[in-house]
Amino acid sequence: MPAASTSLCCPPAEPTPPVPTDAAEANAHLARLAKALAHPARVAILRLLVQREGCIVGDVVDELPLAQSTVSQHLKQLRAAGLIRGEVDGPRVCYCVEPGAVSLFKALVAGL
Amino acid sequence: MPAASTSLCCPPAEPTPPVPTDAAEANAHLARLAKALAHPARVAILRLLVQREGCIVGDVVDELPLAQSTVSQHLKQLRAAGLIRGEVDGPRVCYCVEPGAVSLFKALVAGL
DNA sequence: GCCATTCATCGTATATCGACGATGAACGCT
DNA sequence: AGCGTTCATCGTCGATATACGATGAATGGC
Repeated sequence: MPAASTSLCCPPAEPTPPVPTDAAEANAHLARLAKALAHPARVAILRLLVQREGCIVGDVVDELPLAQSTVSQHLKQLRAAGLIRGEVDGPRVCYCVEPGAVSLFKALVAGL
Repeated sequence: MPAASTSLCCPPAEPTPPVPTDAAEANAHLARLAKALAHPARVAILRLLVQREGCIVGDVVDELPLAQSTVSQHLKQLRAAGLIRGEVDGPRVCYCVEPGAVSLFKALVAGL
């Protein structure tokens, strides 16, 4: 029987939202972050991780109408974009948002 | 000889940024807009159209290192997402940003 | 040690993306 | 009418995305 644990992890993270430099790189960076959120499931995952500021694991799988492997791939893409971070906690893996990357994304979008 | 015209068009547009309703639809909408900006070229195009608040046509082609047909496809995607609008002006087509869609995108991202 | 649980990865199939050249449609001009 | 310009669309190619089931690696509990 799976237990829905809301273990708190990923404590300090990085309070440093690095700013982009030249225009082309800013475009590329914005495009990369936008691509990571170019799928409803990934938007939902990010929102989940923001809400329960603690981290979740397979709770995400229960929340989405997708197979476990599919969710794992979406998590991988979000992690590759730097939007979330996952660290192993026993048999499970704890994911949480990377606040710096999210705020950088917000800043880039606001700067449009 | 092509002339770089900065004709002003797309005047009033819509001052109405409609707000999303339920969560799933908001996610889908955000994903759709993010997908439209999931490529550096499209980000660059949108920025171009924002800068020269007048509209541009093949000036975009000159600005990007892409073939004319490729740029046309990117414009099509941006238009399908509702981020820009194009209206025919004689032999050329005038594109401009859809301010409502852009601000909706900003609001959705800010609400993450 | 052995087994169940949890998650990632692999392999696969289908669909879409991104790029280009070539073609086609619409318009202005002479 | 005919021509050149401007832009969209078509057809094609390789690469990537999305989804799934099946398999594999790591861990905790018996």
